[in-house]
Amino acid sequence: MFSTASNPKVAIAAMAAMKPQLATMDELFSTSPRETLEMGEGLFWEGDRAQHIFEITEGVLRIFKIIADGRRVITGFLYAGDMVGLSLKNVYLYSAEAVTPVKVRRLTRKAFQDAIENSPELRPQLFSLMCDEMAAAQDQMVLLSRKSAEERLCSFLMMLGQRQSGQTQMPKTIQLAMSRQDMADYLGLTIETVSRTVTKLIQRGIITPNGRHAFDLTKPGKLLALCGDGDSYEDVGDPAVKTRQAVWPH
Amino acid sequence: MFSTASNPKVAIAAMAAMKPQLATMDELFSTSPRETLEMGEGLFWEGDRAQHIFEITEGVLRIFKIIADGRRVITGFLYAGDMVGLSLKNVYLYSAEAVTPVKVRRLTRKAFQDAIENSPELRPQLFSLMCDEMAAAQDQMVLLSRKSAEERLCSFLMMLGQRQSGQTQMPKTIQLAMSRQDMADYLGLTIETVSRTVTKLIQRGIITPNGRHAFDLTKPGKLLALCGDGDSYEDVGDPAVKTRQAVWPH
DNA sequence: CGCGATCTTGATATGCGTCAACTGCGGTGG
DNA sequence: CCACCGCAGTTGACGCATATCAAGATCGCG
Repeated sequence: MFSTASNPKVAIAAMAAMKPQLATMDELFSTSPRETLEMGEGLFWEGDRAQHIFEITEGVLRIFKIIADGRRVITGFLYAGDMVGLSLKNVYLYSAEAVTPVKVRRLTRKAFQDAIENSPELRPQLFSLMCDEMAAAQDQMVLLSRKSAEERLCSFLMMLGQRQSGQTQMPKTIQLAMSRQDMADYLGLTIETVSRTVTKLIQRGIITPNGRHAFDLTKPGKLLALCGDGDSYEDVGDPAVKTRQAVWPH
Repeated sequence: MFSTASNPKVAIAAMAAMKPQLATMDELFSTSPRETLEMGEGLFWEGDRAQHIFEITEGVLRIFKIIADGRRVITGFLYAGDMVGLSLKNVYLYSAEAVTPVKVRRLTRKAFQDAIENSPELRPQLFSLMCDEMAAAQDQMVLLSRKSAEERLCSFLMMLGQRQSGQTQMPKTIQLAMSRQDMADYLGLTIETVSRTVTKLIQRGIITPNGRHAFDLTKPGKLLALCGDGDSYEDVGDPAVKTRQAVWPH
């Protein structure tokens, strides 16, 4: 249902019809000035009046909640092309901070709403983004619910790898934009457990450190097998791994 | 942004304009026959070709994924008025089964898509539902990431209570439609831990069993305090805490 | 009344959290 | 240019919450 945002047919159809309407989310934000955030700077806070929608054009953002005793739960990382601030509440339901230097463009909620309502091209794209976000949230629930520390970390590295390679094969180097503490808060672990688990993967030769914030993938097949995403025939796992790649091109 | 699904103004405006278009999701499905599912029966499975969208008119559905070693993660429970099957993938990303006897109505994806595209009344309602689902998913991530067994169970009971009372005050009895195993798979615990934690709450007089699948709320205030959702008067942080309460009408 | 399914309770194991010390790197100032 | 400082990350020792394994207990149903 609904064409996906990445489907080029959407844009082509719009051009053919010579519509003056906006055809991509990026165009929608194109009239807004870019704003920059320094590393660690906040974009908005949970509970703030939600007046704007933001499009990230560069960098990495973390969105998180703080609970009772002050602990932080990072519910997601957002990258160039993602939007943040979508909600129908009058306040933001989470906080957003720059992990790296970030560039964003903003639109008022009203302007955004009007554009969406008036553009049959944009609506499916928004729907698509929301569905992807929902699917990611469910995968994260599986991770937090049942995966071991090792499975969590491997899943996370795979996710980063896939993002960096743009859906093609795994890159040979994975860049980590975030700190160990960020990883811990995203994976539902402590910083110590993340550190120990990384060390174990290195000792097993599955990844090799490449500076403090990057790893080389020395055994990508093993990494995938350790994700705990099933279809594994237990210890063996290599042919099964291929199957999954075919079935879930994600 | 966008009126919420529960905002009566939407329907009133539509009537005033005498539009022939569908004004509520329920009307959208009203031409489809009701289908019934027995307790435990499946509606669709993860990986099935996703051909339909379903509206639940009665009963409770669980949606879940099965991972590697056969363990099950329930990512949500759905109730009358909810829709299930929304996605832009060609296959369902999770399975759906009846927890209680369930009645549903179905629409093909195409019919649903067309209706949404043609109805300015329906679109904000769909958007609203998706936003609520996203907010619930994030709350669940917080629960799974950082809450103790007791906090998880109390949060779950509060959620059930709020649903049953229709956003008003807590009801004095909470009905559990699901088994302990379902609760465990939803809360990221084992059935034994759920059972023990329930027993502890009973012994502390916070809840009182009322049959095997219902509890009376003897100390609703205590239950709320044990959710771990902050706003606790704990030891420190009082000014900050008050601020947060004001900001989160939740 | 008895059988199976669901739930509870108990004993033990373990993975991860906690607390604490240490390491190494990068920046800063003398 | 080097010495120092501070922070991010690592490593180690230990404890605890929850999982696991194993009996019972209770409920519903034939």
